[in-house]
Parts: sequence; C-alpha cells; structure tokens
Amino acid sequence: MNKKMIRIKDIAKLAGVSVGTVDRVIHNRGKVSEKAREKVEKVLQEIDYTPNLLAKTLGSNKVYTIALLVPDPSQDPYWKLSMTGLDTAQEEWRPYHMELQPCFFELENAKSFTSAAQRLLKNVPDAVVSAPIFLNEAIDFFKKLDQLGTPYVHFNTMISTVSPLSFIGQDSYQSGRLGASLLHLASKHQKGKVAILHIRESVQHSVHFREKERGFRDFYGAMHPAQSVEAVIIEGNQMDTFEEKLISAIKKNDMKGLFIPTSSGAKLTADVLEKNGLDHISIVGYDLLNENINLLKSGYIDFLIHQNPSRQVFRGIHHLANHLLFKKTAPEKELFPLEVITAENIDSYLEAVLH
Amino acid sequence: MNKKMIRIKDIAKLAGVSVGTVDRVIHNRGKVSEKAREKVEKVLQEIDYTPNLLAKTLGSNKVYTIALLVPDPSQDPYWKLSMTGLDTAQEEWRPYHMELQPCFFELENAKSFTSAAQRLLKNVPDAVVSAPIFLNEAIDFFKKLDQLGTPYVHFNTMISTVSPLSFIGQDSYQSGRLGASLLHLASKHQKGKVAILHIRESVQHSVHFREKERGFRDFYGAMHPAQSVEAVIIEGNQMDTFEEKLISAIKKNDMKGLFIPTSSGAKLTADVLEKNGLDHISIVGYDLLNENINLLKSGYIDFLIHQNPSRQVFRGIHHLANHLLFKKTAPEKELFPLEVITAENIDSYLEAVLH
DNA sequence: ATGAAAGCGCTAACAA
DNA sequence: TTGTTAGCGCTTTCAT
Repeated sequence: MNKKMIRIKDIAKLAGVSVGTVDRVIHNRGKVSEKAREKVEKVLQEIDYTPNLLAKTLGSNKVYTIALLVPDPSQDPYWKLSMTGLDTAQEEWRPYHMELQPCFFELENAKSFTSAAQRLLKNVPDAVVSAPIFLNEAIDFFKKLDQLGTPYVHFNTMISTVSPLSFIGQDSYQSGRLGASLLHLASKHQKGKVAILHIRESVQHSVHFREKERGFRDFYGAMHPAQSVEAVIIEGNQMDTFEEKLISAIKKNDMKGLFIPTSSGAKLTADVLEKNGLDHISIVGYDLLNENINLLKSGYIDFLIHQNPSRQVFRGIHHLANHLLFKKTAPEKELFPLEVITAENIDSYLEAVLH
Repeated sequence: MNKKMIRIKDIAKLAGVSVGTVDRVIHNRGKVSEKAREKVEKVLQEIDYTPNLLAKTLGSNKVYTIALLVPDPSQDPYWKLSMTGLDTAQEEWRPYHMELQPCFFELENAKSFTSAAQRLLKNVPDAVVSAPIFLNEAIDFFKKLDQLGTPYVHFNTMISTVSPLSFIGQDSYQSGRLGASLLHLASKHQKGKVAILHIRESVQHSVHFREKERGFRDFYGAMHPAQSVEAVIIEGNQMDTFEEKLISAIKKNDMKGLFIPTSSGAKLTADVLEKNGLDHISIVGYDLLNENINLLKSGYIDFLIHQNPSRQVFRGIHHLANHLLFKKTAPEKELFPLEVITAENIDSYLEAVLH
C-alpha cells in the first residue's frame, strides 16, 4: 500500500531547497522568496504529504495544560459522577504531557463561578472545559476566552453568542420527548395526570430544562392529546415545604406519573411518595446517582435517562487535547445518545467501562 | 504541580548508570547486572516515571499491522454496521503507523472462514480481531494464534479453551432478560403467549443465542410465572416455508409478543405479520439495521437492543493497538452496556458519533 | 532569505 | 555487562 512515508526531507530534496525552507512554506512562517515558495508548493501538490504527528509534537517540546471549570463534585452527586471522566482522561493523556487542572465553583453561588474563572485564567491554560451553570457569567468568561484565542468546550446548553471549539451534550427537547414516552409506557393503563417536576432548578437559568419541558409536553400533545399534563415547580427556597407542596399538587391533580429532569430530584420525590403511601406513581428520572440506582432496582423509579456526565468531560478533554497536540478538528457539537436505563440493564451500565 | 517531566536520562543520572541500562531494565531486555538493576529499580520506585509515548513510538520506527477477520459486510447488514468502527479506528491510529487489514469471509460458508484465516496468516499480522462465527474453525484458528504468540481479540461468545488478549461483547443472558422485560412492558395488557423466535441461527452454533433464551425465560419465570413462554425455531433450510411456519405458530399459541435475537429476523417477521394483519403483536429485536430503524419508527417494532457492532471492532482494535504500541494491558473481557432503543431515542443514536 | 544543525525523549545498534 | 551514539521526523535557533 503506502510504500513509504514522505518526509519533509524528501520534499526538500525534490524541490531543491532545505528542510528549513519547506517548513517555512508549510507553516507560512514568512521569509521565503517567491521562487522557493513556488518550487516547494509544486512538489507539495504533486505528492501526498501528511506530517508525522508524533515527530511534530515531540519536536515542539511543549507541555499543554487544560483547565476544567465545573461545580465542586463534593457538593453535587451529578458532578461527582463526571469526575471519573477526568480520571480516565488523566490516565489517557498523561503520557503526552497534558496537564489537567480542575477548578471548582459552588453550585449555588454565581460569584464563586466568576472568581474561580479568574483564578483559572491566572494560570493561562491552553484550553478550557466548562459547565456554563451560570449562563451570564459563563458567557462573559467564554467571550474572554474567545478574545484570548483559547479553545474551550462547554456542556449543557448551546450558546449562540460564543464560539467554543465544540459543544457537548444531548438534545434536550428530544430528551423531554423520550421522558414522556417512557412515562407513558409506565403509566398508560392507569388513570390520572402526568406532570413534569421542576425542583430547585431556578439557579440554573436553564434553557435545557425548558427544552425538556417543551419536549415532554409536545410528546403528549401529539401522541396522546387526551392525556392532561401539568408542571409542578418547587423553587430552591421552598425546600422546607417541599413535601407539603408536592403532596398537595399530587392530590389536587390525581397524578399517576412524574417526570423529574433534575437528577437529584427523584430521590427527594420518591421518599415523599413512599412516606405518604403513594408508591403507585410512576417516575422517570435522570442519571446514575447511587440513590437513583437503588430506586430503580427496587422499582420506585421506572426509567432513568442517562446523560453520561463522565463521558461528557472525557470527550471534552479528548477534543481539546487532540486539537492542541495533533491539530485535529473537533465537531462543533457532539450530541450524546439518549440512553434508557431500566432495572434490567442498569447493571450492564455499571459494569461497563466509560463508553 | 509537576515542575518537570522525568526522562530516562534523569533516571540514568540518579542511578549512576547509562540510558542504555535504564532502558534495558525497564524493558527486561536482559544483559544487566544485579547491581545495576537494583540501582535503577530503586530510583524507579522513588520517582513517578511515565515514558513519553510520542518519543517512544517515534524512536522505534515500526509499522504494526492488525488484521480483521469478519464476515463480508456486503453480505450482511449487521457486519456492515461494524465497518464504521474500522474507519474510526483507522483515523485514530493513522498517526502511529498502524496498518489495518480487513479480511472477509462468507457468512454461510465455514470453508471460506478457514481459507480467509489462512490468507490472513500469510501476511503475518502483529495482531488479529475476529468474529468466531464458525466456532470450531475459529477455535482452530485461535489456537494457531496462541501458538504464534499473536495477540487477538474476539467477539460474541466467550470461549474457555483459548486465550485472547480480550473478549468483547455483551452479557447475553442479561440481554435476554432485558428483552423479556421490554416485551413484557409492551405487551402486558394484552392476553396471549410470548415467544422467542430463532430464525436461521443454526449456522452459528451459538452459545449466545441460547443464553439469550435462558435469560428470556428466566425473566418471565421469576417475574411473571403465569405468563407462558414459547420458543419457535425456524431453521435456515426452512426459509421457503417461513411464513407458513411462523403464522401457524402464532395462531396455535395466540401470540401477543415476539423476541427476535437475530438482528435481521425482525424485518422478515414484521413483513409476514403485516401481510397477515397481525400487527397487534409486539416485537423486540436487535440492532440498528436500516430495516429495523424504519420498523421502529413506524411502530411495528417496539424496542431494539443495541449491540453496537461498530464500537466492538473499534474497541477491539483499540486494545490491540495499545497493547502493541504502548504495552498497555487490556481487560480480559469488556462487556458493553445493553442499550435500549425506542422510537424516541433512535435519532439520537443515529446522529451520535461512535460511542 | 536560506541552510545547517541542535535538540525533543526514546530505541537499537555498536563498541568497549 | 555496560556506555555511547546515531537515528526517528519535525521544530527552532543560529549563522550566513
């Protein structure tokens, strides 16, 4: 097949110039006469040259660092899951002298995001992975990165005003539709209403939660228009009266099924339901938190939708590292599949390696 | 953090020996005195040394080749899917001068497997990925590879008498259970029997089909003992009477749901059902063949279980390449998660990159 | 503007 | 058994 790899040296010989000149032409590093440039470009057009990436990155002996700006995993089980992605990435990229610096902020505190972002920039990382939990603050931060020319990848929400190397996440609208279809499957032979439950989401200004609701409603609207759909909203500052609010909403609407987009919401809800003897109510929740896993196995939750946070950070780092090291182009968005978890396939997910 | 990466040269200086000796110790290339070895190993224990992979592969300027022995994708839609895994792997490993040579055999022809295997061995590949469709022939082949010391990875069925570097697949028993649980979900409010449908599987001598059946039966036995479960077997040589056999089995047993482990079986079945006005029957099938995708979207199939063949070959190559190039140890088996596909998440799978 | 040459960290061949 | 050294293909610096 490929008889032999073409090297810069070969091109130099063919063009009758030195390797230095070839390098300058290839990378537009200036300082080349028209004559020399033409000779080299002629050769380049005739042959099929792909540079040896190993030699390339070895030659320019640089240690890259990728910074991560994510919520403190010790404060949030969802982000705790994502840390295995960091570990796996660390493992994968260590031999290439890629340095990963995690930088945490507090989930309920926009100021801490900003200050963490500032700390991060002090270290002038070569690239950044970030979760734009606080949208406005995040946009400011991303714009700064855009100015600096620092490549970054972000999760959750697509933001049209900034230019990340790549966006990683799921189609939230479709996720809502999927949630609705699963809830329907679990509850269709019961009477009653279904609802989407927004718990303590306010902090997230989150477009993606709204999109999930839209998808949820659309599914029922299109497929089962007779089914009436509610939304129950329990804000972060109302958590002391959570039980009361939830129960009253359920009783008032004769609920048969709940769709809970917040990953930690299912546990809160299931506890209240169990305490109040309402365990006939179907639940569709999100993500493989330990609590959710237990509830799924014991039958309190019917389905989970997996957002694979660990893979999100793993892939984010993957794209950036490939970009820095090998100049590979990343997809502008990488949408993950919407994975359906049931009591019968949960173990296969827990045993599987990061995928 | 780590101020500076440690190089072999540094270790040599610390141990008071030459780089050559350090290299020999690290790779057990013999020819080292006890004294020298001890000195080096002491240093290695004290510091945290990870070799620079770029330099490593650049230095040992070798081109490895991995051969693939799989069914001709033009003859089989399932294996056609797996080819995107090949392409992705090719892309990923190109910078490391890893050569991938596919080698196809005919799906219904054991002889062609053997002859393809021989052709393959002529090229003395450094490693092999293979699908052991013809179990006996495959075992012979694997034993030969074992003798040659050529590492290999295989799919589908775990084989206790051979020693692959790694086995890649899914837990077939659990896959059967999952299939049963999904079929139950889709059909539980109808009356009638459920069945597992074995279509033209004989060629595969396949342990994993039996395991799926066992899982399928166990689920119903344990969870819904009242539900009666059948098995319908239609051999490869009976395909001319397929319709007749299938319909008579359905009528006789008053079937309400079918579990079809063969990926191409769902289409055959659905066509017959539609033709005979039996479209109330629920179907759980396997894999994202185009036909299956259409049937799922149009509601003729209720669920698909995704075996992710493309990722199977991708990961197989991944483990072998890492083994050859970087001496990384592969897991002796890598079980994939059992992915549930419905009409509402199918698109997210089709749009997603290999995952 | 150009070429020559010194690395980058590791491997492997060659002396000693 | 050891140490030395010449590559691997590319980048970068330094003369010219």
